Amino acid sequence: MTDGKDGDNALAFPPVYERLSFRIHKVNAQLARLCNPLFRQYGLDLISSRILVLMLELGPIRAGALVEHMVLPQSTISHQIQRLEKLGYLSRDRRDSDQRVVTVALTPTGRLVAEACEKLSMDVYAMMVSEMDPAILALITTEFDKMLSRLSGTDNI
Amino acid sequence: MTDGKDGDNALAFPPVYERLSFRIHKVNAQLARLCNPLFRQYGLDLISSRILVLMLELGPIRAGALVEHMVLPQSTISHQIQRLEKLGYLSRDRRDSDQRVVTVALTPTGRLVAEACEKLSMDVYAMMVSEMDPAILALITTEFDKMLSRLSGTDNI
DNA sequence: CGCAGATATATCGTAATCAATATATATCGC
DNA sequence: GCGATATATATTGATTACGATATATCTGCG
Repeated sequence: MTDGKDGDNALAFPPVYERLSFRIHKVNAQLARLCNPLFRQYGLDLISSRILVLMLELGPIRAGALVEHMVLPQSTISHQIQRLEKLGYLSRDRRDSDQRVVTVALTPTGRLVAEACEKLSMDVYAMMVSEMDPAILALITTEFDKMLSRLSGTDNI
Repeated sequence: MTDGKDGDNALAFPPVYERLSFRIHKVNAQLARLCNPLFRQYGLDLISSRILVLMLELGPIRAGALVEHMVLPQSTISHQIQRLEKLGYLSRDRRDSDQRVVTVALTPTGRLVAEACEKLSMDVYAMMVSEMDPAILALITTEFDKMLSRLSGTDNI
């Protein structure tokens, strides 16, 4: 108890560096370390590239929907949209039926960039999940959905 | 079919929002959304609290070792250390045997804060992995180690 | 209709992040 | 021992993230 070494461990959970939450952080951070240099040629990073690729697959989308998909603060998404617009990768439109709502859509250039990012990210993803049993990958993916809903279900602890 | 490069398995991987890498991002972001408000009372967030808790469990540690553990840029860790020192949570010492090396250690206050953060994070962790079969949790944890080493093994693609 | 509250996004101020570079110290080759 | 290179951390400048708040629009209720 006096030192942080192995000692008596009355804790129900393993130390941080062994917890899944910490490993999630590490894998995510390593993904950013690998991907950010790849995307920088387009003025992007891992996060902004994901927004583009998401739009490539989901089509025109409300700004608020992007907030939900990305699980990032609304102000952060608003800034991301501004930057991507400034880069010429997407366009903003106020919805006629509700002037509060902003819908963003890829520009032709944005689509090209998104496709390039998609390819790059798939290379990294392939490296990540290569050698992994597809059944296990599916299992993990399912479990992550459950984790996310458990964490999101109650907005407090 | 439209391009010969990928041939018939052009969509060998699912769309971003279904990929494990994206779900990792979402769970991590949701963890930050939940934890940041909890740690703010100590002037911390999810990342800085993890550094403290890590030090609680690993004891005094080199700055460079923190970089490896956290998988964050060296300059980011350097700044984190500065901030945590300014908050009075840790102290810096140049190692006698090698004056380049900085070793950081928790102060008594830092230890208390780290213990408080440990408790808070465990509550969130419990919510995250509750209802998950321990065997599955162990399996996923193992797979994450493998993923990390695959992503770290080669420094480029 | 008109106003209170709700909703969607934008902006603001502060602080953190990142990549690049600088500084300081150590180690190796000769 | 001495210069060249390597290693460990700090600093710098620009960008980005975050939380709080503001703005604009809509909805419901009297």
